Amino acid sequence: MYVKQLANTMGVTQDTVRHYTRIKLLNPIRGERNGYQEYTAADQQRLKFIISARQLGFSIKDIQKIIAQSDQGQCPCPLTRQLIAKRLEETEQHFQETLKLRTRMQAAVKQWDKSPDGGVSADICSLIETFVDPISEVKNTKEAL
Amino acid sequence: MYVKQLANTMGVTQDTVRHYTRIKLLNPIRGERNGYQEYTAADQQRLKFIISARQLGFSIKDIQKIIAQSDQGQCPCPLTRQLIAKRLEETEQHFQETLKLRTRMQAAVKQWDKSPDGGVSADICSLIETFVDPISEVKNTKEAL
DNA sequence: GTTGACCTATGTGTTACACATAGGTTTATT
DNA sequence: AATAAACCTATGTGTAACACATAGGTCAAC
Repeated sequence: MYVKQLANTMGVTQDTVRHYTRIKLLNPIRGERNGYQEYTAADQQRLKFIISARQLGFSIKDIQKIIAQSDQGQCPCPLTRQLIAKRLEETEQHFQETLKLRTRMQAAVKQWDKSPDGGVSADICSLIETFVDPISEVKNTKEAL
Repeated sequence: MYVKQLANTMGVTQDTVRHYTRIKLLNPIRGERNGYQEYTAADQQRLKFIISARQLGFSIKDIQKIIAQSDQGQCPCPLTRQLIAKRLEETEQHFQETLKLRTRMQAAVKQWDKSPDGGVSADICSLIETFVDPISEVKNTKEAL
């Protein structure tokens, strides 16, 4: 099985398969005839696993560690539990930050809908320079009381 | 003003200042005496602008375009409005994806809390391999009806 | 002039691939 | 067999926004 077929079968790009191959997550065999990478059923199963793990938020390094343990005959489940706990925390953080950013951007758009374009003043862009974040405003106001 | 002072004053790292300098967003002068970058008040103002824009979700390339227009004597506000609309869309997308990921990860943790570690079977990691996403399950179930 | 503390510039690393390039393989055609 | 067209591959480089590591220069004190 060459890269294209594996990629198509598993619903990923050829670049993804090649990437995993480069970092040794997949271990195809070099065809002697033409130098092409030949993927086995084992590679396919492993790729399936990688895709599942990626969808659960594991990084590629996480996956490498998990596979390494499994390859050494150890049950990687405890490691998996530990890793996902960490990743979940990070995702929670990331989620909160994205939420804040979205709110801030929405506030800017709303604020700017009522503002005219700034002339050619000393500012670079008056919209951006005069924007005040309602959230941090509230916070500062509260703190000032 | 050298890099450290500017960075400290503006609350960013020296690496950030250097990065902006490398990509010509800041344009300090090489001190003849020692080859150090010397930042002016104009650099400081520009850095302030960059920080504000970054907090609003603009990419560095966006900022480069905005500044370029401003430097050419044009009001960049229309461009700014256009750019933030696009970025807001992206952020919305990103937000939804992060939300989904978080939900999926939480579901996994919950599911795994009730599952034992898999033995050393044919699987790589039974936890991951047996995880079923409640969301896509619901979807598939609905579609199957 | 020399030590030590502090500062700087610059090259490389990071994440998870996507893209571009160059060239080999296979099938069809002449 | 030669050649062309279509298709496939490997590999190097690019991406975003910096962080980190290295190597070495500067400054004040002794």
